[in-house]
Amino acid sequence: MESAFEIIAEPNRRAILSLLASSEQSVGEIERQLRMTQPTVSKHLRVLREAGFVESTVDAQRRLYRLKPEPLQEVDVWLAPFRRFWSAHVDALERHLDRMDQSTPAKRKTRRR
Amino acid sequence: MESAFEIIAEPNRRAILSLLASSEQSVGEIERQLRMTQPTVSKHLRVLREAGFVESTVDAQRRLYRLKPEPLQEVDVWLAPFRRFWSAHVDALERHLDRMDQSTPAKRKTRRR
DNA sequence: CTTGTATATGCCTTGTGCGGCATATTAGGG
DNA sequence: CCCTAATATGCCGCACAAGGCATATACAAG
Repeated sequence: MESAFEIIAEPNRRAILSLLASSEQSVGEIERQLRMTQPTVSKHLRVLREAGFVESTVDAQRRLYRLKPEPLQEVDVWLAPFRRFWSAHVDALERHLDRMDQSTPAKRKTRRR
Repeated sequence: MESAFEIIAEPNRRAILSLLASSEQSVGEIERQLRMTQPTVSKHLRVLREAGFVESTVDAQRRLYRLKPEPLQEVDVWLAPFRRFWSAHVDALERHLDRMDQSTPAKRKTRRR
């Protein structure tokens, strides 16, 4: 499980990352907001930390986790060559995203019919 | 294996997508360039097709595969919120990418041409 | 030192993705 | 028709990630 792509393949990990995108969080806060068990959160955070997606600092008994950008940038870099390609097919995406509309785990999109 | 993220977690599939980014290819061409066995290529193409990453047209006994943009755009959309975040940490990426230097998905680093 | 809170880790089970290999299918040519 | 090229599919075994649950560690406070 070394590559950044494998790391973000896991939905719960993506949810954690999205959470941290707004601000740093403790394990317990993540646990509550995403309704995962504590060991599960800790394990995912370990994976994320070892892959360089997050770092933590100690605050008494808590650990505060925050994002580190590099691995996600790496994904972004890989994605770059494809962008020029899909400039042609613009409109198709919105239909596509509408159609699935289950996109991000912890995020409810306002779905208009 | 429904999400776009799981699909691109597989290195061989990323390699195939990168190949197709330049131009459409037949199964045999992919097989040769990426040095994978034919069933492996076909299976990955099946996964990619069912997930909407590629489409194929028939050319005699060949199938020509080409990219479809939507699923990758979906990844791009998920990535968007993080971009504003990493504008702060610019320089760190290059050091990071240097350090791993396994960039291109092809298995062999020996560049035969 | 004991207790309580926050987090990490270890073990076990289950599910599933991936490759290898053999074989089926489809299409064209002689 | 039969043969061959190109691609797809089925079956099998293996590796491994993910969650559940129990427990260990860390730190604070009384």
